[in-house]
Amino acid sequence: METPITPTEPPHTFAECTRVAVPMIQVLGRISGRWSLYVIMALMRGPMRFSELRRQVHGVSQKMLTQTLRELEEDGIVHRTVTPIIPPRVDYELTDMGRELQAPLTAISEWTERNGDRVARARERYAAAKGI
Amino acid sequence: METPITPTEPPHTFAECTRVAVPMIQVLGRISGRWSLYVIMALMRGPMRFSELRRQVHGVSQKMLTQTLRELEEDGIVHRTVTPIIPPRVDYELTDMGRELQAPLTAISEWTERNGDRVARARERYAAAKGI
DNA sequence: CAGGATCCTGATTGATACTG
DNA sequence: CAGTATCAATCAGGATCCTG
Repeated sequence: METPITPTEPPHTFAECTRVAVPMIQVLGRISGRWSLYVIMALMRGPMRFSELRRQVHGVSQKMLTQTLRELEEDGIVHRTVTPIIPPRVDYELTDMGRELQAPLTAISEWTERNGDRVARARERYAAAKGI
Repeated sequence: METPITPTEPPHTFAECTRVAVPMIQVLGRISGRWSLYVIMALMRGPMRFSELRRQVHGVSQKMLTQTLRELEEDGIVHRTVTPIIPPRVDYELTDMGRELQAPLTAISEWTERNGDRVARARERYAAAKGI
């Protein structure tokens, strides 16, 4: 019998191909928080201070940036360095693990590049069909 | 000058590596909707009827399953076939584009497999440090 | 069987003000 | 500068009832 797919009770198979989908869900959840991916992408350019990060990631509120960074730090994707001077200085950088995200993110990016047009056309068709 | 990263105004670079991040965000947004990934994973096993899908994806409400399927259909990831009989029969299956998601999802899955433990340990450390 | 329409609630997010 | 704290608004998700 096939393992049912559930978000609450861990192990289940991922097609006929891979396993580990629950942590995967959690990872995706983190990655795709409203701002996480943007922060990660910004940090892939190199280490950055809070204020610089805030300038890079347009539209993020200081509250959400802080929160996002805390979550990424909690997961060991981002490293936070506090220099206790006045005024305070805090630097952020990706950890090794964080940098390793580049491969999977690139894979998604490639899928997007290959299929972006098709998605757009699918949406148009859908909208048109709905209009009829 | 570097292109700033923004969720509302499209083009910006993805590290020194790839481009196209805005559709990527949208894709991730879709993929990581609470249920989307589970539905996709279920459908990677093969075509399925609504009721079967609902059994496979534990805990999903009928409303959310419907909504998720509509979104995936709108993006051209899932194909919907209605057989107008009584009682109605509706089949769902991945499109080619949907099946191609396997590669990127596998990449994330692999990252998770390599780093799941590290994430767990990072969280423990973070919790411990916060406790002090 | 498949899904539309409502109502309702808790979680997310944003704006604002304050601080070491 | 880099936050924390608070309040208000928005929204996604679930429960329930209904129908071709």
